[in-house]
Amino acid sequence: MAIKILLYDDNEALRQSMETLLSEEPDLEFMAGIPNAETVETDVRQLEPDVILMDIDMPGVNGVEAVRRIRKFAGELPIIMLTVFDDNENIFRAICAGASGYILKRYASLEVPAAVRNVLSGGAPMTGTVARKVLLMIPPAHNPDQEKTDLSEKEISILQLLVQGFSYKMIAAQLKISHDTVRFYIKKIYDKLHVHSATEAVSKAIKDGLV
Amino acid sequence: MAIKILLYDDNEALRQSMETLLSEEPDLEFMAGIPNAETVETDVRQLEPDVILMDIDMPGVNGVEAVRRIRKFAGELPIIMLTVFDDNENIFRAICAGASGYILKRYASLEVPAAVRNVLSGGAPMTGTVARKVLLMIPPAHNPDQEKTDLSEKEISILQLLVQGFSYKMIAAQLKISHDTVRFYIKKIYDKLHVHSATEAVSKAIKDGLV
DNA sequence: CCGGATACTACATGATAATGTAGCGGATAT
DNA sequence: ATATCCGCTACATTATCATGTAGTATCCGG
Repeated sequence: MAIKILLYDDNEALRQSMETLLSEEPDLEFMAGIPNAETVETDVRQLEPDVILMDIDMPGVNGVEAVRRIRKFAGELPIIMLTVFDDNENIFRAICAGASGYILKRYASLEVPAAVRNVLSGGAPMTGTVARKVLLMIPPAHNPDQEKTDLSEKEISILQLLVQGFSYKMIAAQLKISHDTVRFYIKKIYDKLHVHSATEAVSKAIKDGLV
Repeated sequence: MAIKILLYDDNEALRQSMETLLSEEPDLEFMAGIPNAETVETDVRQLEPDVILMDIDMPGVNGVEAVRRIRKFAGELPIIMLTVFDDNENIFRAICAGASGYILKRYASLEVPAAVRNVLSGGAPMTGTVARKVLLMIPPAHNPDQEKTDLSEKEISILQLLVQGFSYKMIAAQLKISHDTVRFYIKKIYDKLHVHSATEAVSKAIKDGLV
């Protein structure tokens, strides 16, 4: 049974060329090309595609928002972005919304058929330059830390509560230890983290991934 | 001129099979297969490969560490990880270290030649399942927030200082405003963020990407 | 059995934070 | 022009925090 593909794009010419492209692949079936994502929920529920190709720049509901809506009721349905935008901002938003792949239109005819098959086998098809940018999105925050601030188990649990905004009193009640013991541990935490206030400790804890 | 490829892998059989594989590609040249990364700096400087294929599990210096070392003097040199590990931990570390691609060994014979060409054209070749995991690494923090906690410019600058562990006094001095004005703004920030302490505010600010 | 390391509790003190109320000047609008 | 809002300042009160010093109990190895 052929792979059923649903396309969202406001460009008439592109919809037609994608239909032509996909009709040449015997294992792929072009279901429909829809020019806007206003009714994306009902579209998808009725048509039940195997893969969705999604443009970003569309009037009304844009492609990223459409992905977000689909993800609310179809968490696993593969959605491949198909767009001219290759800036970090759009790539990042699309991925955060839940896109499963990202192909640039100028490589569409070359890459889309393979991308559709790839995404169904558990992959995440991306045009080369996009993939490169995605890799660069990974480390920016997590790169410069030194990792080895070893806090004891108890210290970490206290730090976690602190991060959640608990006062010393509340922490003491929660952990069933004395108010002063909380102070004692927090002092040790400050020493190990080289900070002198709760806000600094929380900041460091989150940024260094200690919680 | 053929693309010169340098391989690091402690497995003799794999080195040979990669040599065989690459020798069948006229545009690719297998330079050498090195069983450990102890001398990676001098190796790379002397051999000047166009692309490096890097195993992770090697005695002595592991592949991730080797990538880190190479990145110190060759920031752009393409390095493709070639490993059996497909766990998030290894993938994440490799990417943070500066890997340009990530191929699983069981798909090596299929994917390596294309991956080499791809990486040189600015791509980031990854085995499908790896790419999928990379996408999932992107959103975890930035996903669930609603983005619309609109703080004024001044409120944000105060919040930033608060995150850095500044006291009210220090913020007042830094921004050249009154101590009480700082209080005034922080109160407003608390209202908008629905919190009642500095630690909560800092936590929310970082997690919601307000700073 | 002792000295010491650990884990926890206790008390004290000065500083800082949290929250409320209120006054003032400038900008806006009606 | 006057009422109102906004940015900023001010003062007051109570709670909470940061830090230091010190005491108790338990466990461990010598």
